[in-house]
Amino acid sequence: MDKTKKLTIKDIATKANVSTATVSRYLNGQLNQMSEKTAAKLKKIIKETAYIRNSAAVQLAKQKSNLIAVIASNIDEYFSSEYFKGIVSILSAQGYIGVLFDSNSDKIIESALLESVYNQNFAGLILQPLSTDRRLIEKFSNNHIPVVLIDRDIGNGEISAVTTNNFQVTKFAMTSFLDKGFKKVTIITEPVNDISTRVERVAGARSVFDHVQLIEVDTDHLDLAELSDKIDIKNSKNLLFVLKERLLIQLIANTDLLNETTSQQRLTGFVDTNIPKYLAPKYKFIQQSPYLMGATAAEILMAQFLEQQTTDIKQIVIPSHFE
Amino acid sequence: MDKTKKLTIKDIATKANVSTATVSRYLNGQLNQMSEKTAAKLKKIIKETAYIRNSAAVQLAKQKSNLIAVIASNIDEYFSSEYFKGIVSILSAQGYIGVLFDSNSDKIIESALLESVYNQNFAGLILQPLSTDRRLIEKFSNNHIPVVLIDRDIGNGEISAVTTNNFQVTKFAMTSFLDKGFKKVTIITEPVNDISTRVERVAGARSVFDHVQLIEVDTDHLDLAELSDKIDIKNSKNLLFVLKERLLIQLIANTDLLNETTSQQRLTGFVDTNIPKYLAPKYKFIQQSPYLMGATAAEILMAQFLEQQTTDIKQIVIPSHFE
DNA sequence: TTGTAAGCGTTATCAA
DNA sequence: TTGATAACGCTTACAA
Repeated sequence: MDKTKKLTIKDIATKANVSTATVSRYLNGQLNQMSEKTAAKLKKIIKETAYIRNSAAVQLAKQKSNLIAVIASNIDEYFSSEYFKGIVSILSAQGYIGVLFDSNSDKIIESALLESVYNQNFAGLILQPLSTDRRLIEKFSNNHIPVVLIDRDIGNGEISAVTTNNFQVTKFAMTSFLDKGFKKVTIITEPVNDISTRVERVAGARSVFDHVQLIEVDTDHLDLAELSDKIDIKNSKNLLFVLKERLLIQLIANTDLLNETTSQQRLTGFVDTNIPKYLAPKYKFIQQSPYLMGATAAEILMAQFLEQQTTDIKQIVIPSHFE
Repeated sequence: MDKTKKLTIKDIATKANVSTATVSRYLNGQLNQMSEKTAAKLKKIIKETAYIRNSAAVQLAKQKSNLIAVIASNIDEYFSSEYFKGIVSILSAQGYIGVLFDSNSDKIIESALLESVYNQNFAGLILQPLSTDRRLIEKFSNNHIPVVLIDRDIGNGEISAVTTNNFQVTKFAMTSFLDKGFKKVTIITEPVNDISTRVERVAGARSVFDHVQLIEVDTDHLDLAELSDKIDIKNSKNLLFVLKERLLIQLIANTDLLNETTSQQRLTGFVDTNIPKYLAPKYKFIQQSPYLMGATAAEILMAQFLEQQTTDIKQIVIPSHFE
């Protein structure tokens, strides 16, 4: 039971009285290139001995790896695990395996990860970017390693990307509130910096409301008292628009907005789970489709493998819904 | 800029006018085995050419992979991403990379993943088990691939495992409620089956309360009305003990327990995030330490690599806290 | 301090 | 339908 020596293709060949070439052919499914008898014999022996190939040797000989790196900006977000699931669902069907890395919302870590991933000879990269610096990413493209961005874009359309319709869906949601009589919107978000999702959402709100207040906070060190001071909470025509689910939940839990006598919704935002719906069943939020975004990104990546060329850039938008 | 040919160690050797062995030594940090001059020259050339080694070839030559598989029972749980972070923090410091897989709460998927991971020649496995079937896992041990279980144990102490003190912490928490006058506890959980964490938590409650009611539900299809019917909600001496955070949040959001006139806490459970604390700041919950559990599991795995032997089994308990 | 060369386990070309 | 064998890119005795 406890074989101390690892079996190789040579051992199998010997046992079966064939050459290693034949075993290799069997392993690669070229069954039409051998007699049924040989195939049956190999099948039996391989099963009995529980032989498994050495994937490093396969990679070396075939000159290709089956590892795809996925770098999330922060895996604490439910959004990340969900799109990762989508990615894996596509990759594994094609024999590739997805490896998840976490930038932990830190550009320095992101750089280090990109560097390290690059050095590890991954076959491809799916990146939810933090930095807008394209230089590190170009290193991949220059070496014919396909890259697909997810969630956020960084500019010039030179890299394939799967994003959502941040501007439009925000505009749509904001318009519905404008129609209900709201006069002003207060956006609560982590620092916008130049992160495309946030920039577009703010722009979406500005395209509807003349009066937009922007409050940037740190989710992990949220000072609710300080925040309340900044918000014109008395004004029932002031909508609160929260760009991050975790922040939204904190606000739902800590304000009286839900229990107001006026039954009108005064709080909305982008959500990834159904927790906000548990807390406020009648409210409408902007719901994204991370799983689908992940699957789409993986499909684009797979396509780039087939087409040899890294030159076929695709920009796909997976719509979010206000409901 | 766009090298069409991949550089090899040979190219570097040629450029530097040394042998491939010397380049290899440089790459492996054996700087004391060469002149400073040679080292400097190589450093320069490698930097200029942006050479990277072929990791498949390294693995083949060194006869070891640097990939560790991590199989989570369900990556939707915040618990998983947190312990995965802990694992990665230890692994990457040692040059290993962690690969996350998701059983998606499905034993069939888990089997398939174990099989597939086994076939991919991973160097080690960290598993949050769903099934208690040890046969698939023994395949790894028999091939000298170290395995460490996390969160849940499956029995006979033959496999290293990092768990938490489910029984004790539950007993401690239940006792504090007993002392406050509660007479009965209703446990709400996903089906207990033979999942060790759940079994131990139920046992912990039974060790304190004579009257224990067990309600098994499906988080994704929770019928609140049906659930309410089963609970003796009128009885203010009936404690609700929820074993899963997502369930707990749903209950907090959908019952009036929080807003009762009696200011006594009647609801508690196991939590992984601080969301429940947002919702009920004065309540005490049982808080686990997934990050630490992950890091510990990874450390045990690393230790097993060094000790050659897979025989040194460790069982570590990372305590949870009621606070 | 450096070089030579024999592996590592597979694949794939060419010949039989 | 099969087999021999040269790659694949790197590591590591062993020699020098």
